Amino acid sequence: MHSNLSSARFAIGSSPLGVFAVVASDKGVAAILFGASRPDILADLRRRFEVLPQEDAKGLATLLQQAAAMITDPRRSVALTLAPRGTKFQRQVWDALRQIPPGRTASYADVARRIGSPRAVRAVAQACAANPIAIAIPCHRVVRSDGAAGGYRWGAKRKAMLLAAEAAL
DNA sequence: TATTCCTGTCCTG
DNA sequence: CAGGACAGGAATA
Repeated sequence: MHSNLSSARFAIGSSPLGVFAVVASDKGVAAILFGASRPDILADLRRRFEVLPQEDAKGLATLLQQAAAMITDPRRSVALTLAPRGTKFQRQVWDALRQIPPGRTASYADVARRIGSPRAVRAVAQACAANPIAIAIPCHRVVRSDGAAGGYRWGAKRKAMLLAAEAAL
């Protein structure tokens, strides 16, 4: 991961799932990240981007609000232009994830089949873990074939909360 | 139940 | 460059 556009900006907000950041370039949303605290998020941004994006709370206020709305109610999907950086394989996986509607789940094996690599189940899990845009690329909707929730980059607790919120109709 | 193999990417030595 | 780890899972014994 090495998104590195000089135009990248970020803003930090809070949600029921904790502090989060949105990062956007002129090409769209580059990242939505959770963290334990503001410093924790800044450290994550430094790790992910060669050049730390500039903070722009005012310019990204609308986007921040949209992201917060999606986190609060994942069933409400906001149309955002996404610009995640990743390998071809990773983008294939992420595109497949975006086809899983709110309230539904798919197994890692389902996703592997969908992208035409039915045996790449483990690689799919790895690509999910590398997803830089939480919520908007719904990696939390990918669960294990045996019914277990599977892991989550930002903690099993957040995954469980998201799935519970989406299941409640 | 435990082993083995599969897959793509990243990290470490 | 080699080997291990990883948010998994099917096949095999």
